[in-house]
Amino acid sequence: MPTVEPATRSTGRPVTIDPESVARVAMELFSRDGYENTSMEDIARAAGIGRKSLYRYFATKADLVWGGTEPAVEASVVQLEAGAAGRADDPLSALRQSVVAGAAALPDLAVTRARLRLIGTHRDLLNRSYEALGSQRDVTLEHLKAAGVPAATARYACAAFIGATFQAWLEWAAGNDPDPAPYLEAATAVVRLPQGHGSVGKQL
Amino acid sequence: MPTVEPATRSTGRPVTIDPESVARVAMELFSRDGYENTSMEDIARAAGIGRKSLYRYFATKADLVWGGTEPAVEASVVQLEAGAAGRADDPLSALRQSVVAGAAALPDLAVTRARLRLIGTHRDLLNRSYEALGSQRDVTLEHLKAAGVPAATARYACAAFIGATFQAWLEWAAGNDPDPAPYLEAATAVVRLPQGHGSVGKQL
DNA sequence: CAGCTTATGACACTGAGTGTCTTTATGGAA
DNA sequence: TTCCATAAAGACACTCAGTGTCATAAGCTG
Repeated sequence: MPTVEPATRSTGRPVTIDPESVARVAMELFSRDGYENTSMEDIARAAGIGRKSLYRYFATKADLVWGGTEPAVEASVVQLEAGAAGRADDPLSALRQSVVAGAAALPDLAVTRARLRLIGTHRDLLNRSYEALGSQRDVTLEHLKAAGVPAATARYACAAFIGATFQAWLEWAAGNDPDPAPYLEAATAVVRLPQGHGSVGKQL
Repeated sequence: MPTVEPATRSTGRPVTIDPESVARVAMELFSRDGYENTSMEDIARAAGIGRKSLYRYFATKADLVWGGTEPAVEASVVQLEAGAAGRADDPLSALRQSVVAGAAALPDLAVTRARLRLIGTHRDLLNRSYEALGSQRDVTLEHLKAAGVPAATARYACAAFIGATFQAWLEWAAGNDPDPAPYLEAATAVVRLPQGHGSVGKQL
């Protein structure tokens, strides 16, 4: 099985393609010529690789855009784990803070904005949101369940939280405000845990 | 422009294709052979029409599945308008009730369940949710704004509401409980309007 | 019947995504 | 150093979704 363990691998032909730079090339073409006017063939040629090789690193065209959002998820996970030990107000506050802090930890907000603007203006990319937000959904749900929120409530709150957060990101990207924090805070404020929320019991 | 005003149209070749029955045929094929194993060509052939004609009524393969969810949206809109004149607790309660009542007004829950099960188990169909829930999003947002909820809050609450509701529908469909109401009620309960909610002013 | 209008479909094309097989490049064993 | 196992890279061919163009069928109105 390829594409696993980039660490302990000393045999076989070495990797020559850098996915990051390929994605960067693709984003440039998308910006210059438009998303739909740029074919996978165009991208492969511009990146100096074969079309099939391109598909080996990016299973779909949308992944060239959405792939760059992984750091945001990872950043929020880091923030979540860091804050998990510390004060645990209530599960949603922790999530809210981790999303905001994760956004602040992103290396280049300009790139993030460009990416989200592209997403926000293309049917295909918007539609990928359900799938693309999967890992964010996973960690969010995990956190809520770990905090003792009943499973069903956790799933609904998770879905609501992800939906509102994505909306916030899109709105921030569409405008020109430098800081996404106010958007994320306002958006996540619409989610609540009804009745027995909090880290009280482990009612499944 | 075709496909408008199905009413006052007395000239030209009459319609012979019934989109409803075509969609029904498609759903049967999807159930029997699987969504990805059924091509648009297969559907056209089974429906006794040309492939291009099929595309005239269903722009995408996913529309053959998602198209059937329109009645649910329309039903909830009817409920919303009916209740709008009556008691207006708060904007979210009205939405909650309209969704539940809309579900109860659906003619055939078994078909709805089959459809949602198909959606819930296919990447492609799940991804279409963003686009497919657009009209539901529109009416929801409209209601909130009409109720005087600040626009930004309304958009976030709307996104959260739609996300939670969709999750509820998927979970109901995956199980065997006859009534979706409890799912919808529990899901929509996680959304709230922070601070100055309610039909007090018309702050834009 | 003539002509207008609209539904249907035949044909051809682009491009996404996939499977198979070949080639290339490296580290390690003989 | 030579050969071999291993894995990256790409060439090739294919399926199918979705689109555009154009021809034809079938009603209605005059």
